Amino acid sequence: MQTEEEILKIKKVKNTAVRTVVLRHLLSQEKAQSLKDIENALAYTDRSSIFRTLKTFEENKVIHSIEDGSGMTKYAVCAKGCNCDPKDLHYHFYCTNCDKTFCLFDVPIPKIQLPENFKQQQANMVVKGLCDNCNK
Amino acid sequence: MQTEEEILKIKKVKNTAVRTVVLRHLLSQEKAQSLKDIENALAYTDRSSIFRTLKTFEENKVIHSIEDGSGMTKYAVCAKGCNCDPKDLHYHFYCTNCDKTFCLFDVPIPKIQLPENFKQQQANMVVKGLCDNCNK
DNA sequence: GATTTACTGCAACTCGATTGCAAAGATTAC
DNA sequence: GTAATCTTTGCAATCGAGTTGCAGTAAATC
Ligand SMILES: [Mn+2]
Ligand SMILES: [Mn+2]
Ligand SMILES: [Zn+2]
Ligand SMILES: [Zn+2]
Repeated sequence: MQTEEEILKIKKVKNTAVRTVVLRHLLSQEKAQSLKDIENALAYTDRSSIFRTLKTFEENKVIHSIEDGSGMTKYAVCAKGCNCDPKDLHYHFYCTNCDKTFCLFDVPIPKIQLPENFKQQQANMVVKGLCDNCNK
Repeated sequence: MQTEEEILKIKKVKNTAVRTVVLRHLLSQEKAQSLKDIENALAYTDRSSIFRTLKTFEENKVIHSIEDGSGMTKYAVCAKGCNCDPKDLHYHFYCTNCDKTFCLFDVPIPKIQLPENFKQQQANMVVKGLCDNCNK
């Protein structure tokens, strides 16, 4: 596992106090985090600073965002070497019981045969159901 | 193509003036519609009535909703025989240029191999890029 | 050290979604 | 048919995630 400093250096994002603590929080979580999640976890960091940090991270491929339909965009740290282009994309799983959203890094997304002349740039693939912990 | 009345009868949803006009509008569009889209198209129908109509339609599988990441949930009429279970799902395509969202009824979603003990109930699969009209 | 640029915190604001409530309409019970 | 009951509708108010303006602070550059 890389440190926050290493990741930011590789992605050419200047290291600041807020950025370090936001990235550290994201790295420490097994599930994708919403702005609200991060705000709650970092009691003394302002929401808009976290918001702008997330935008910066996303623009620089430090993290990727997930629209899981919960009403809040979730964020997760990109895998090492990820460029967020179609070949790097992966499914996400949203548990309808416990509200956790996971990156399914191990399940590849197949190449999707689009209609004539459509061009894929990105994708947001969310499977919804029960996670292992809730499916009992 | 079935009429609004036929669809509502099949799906056991009582026919009302608002429901007929909302469903008619959805049927007339090639792209998925947001609440705002519908509100704009139906100048004399109240937003909250449309909103509740969409909820009723979705509960009764008259329509399905799409979270395309545009910030507004989109709605499209279900295909004949659709039960909105995993086998009936299809990809959606969101054009990042013209903001249109399409149902890709003809492209099947493969069965996704989830981690041990995860259970799929639903899915929201959005491919983003340029539609045929914008990819020139 | 002065100047310029980037980051942060606070408050205000936007806008899609949602709800409470009372009036209007439809259905059912007498 | 009329009264009682349930459903739908319209309006206004509210919620909450996301976003922005601005001024103060910190960092980088000259
Ligand atoms: Mn992910
Ligand atoms: Mn669809
Ligand atoms: Zn769960
Ligand atoms: Zn387009």
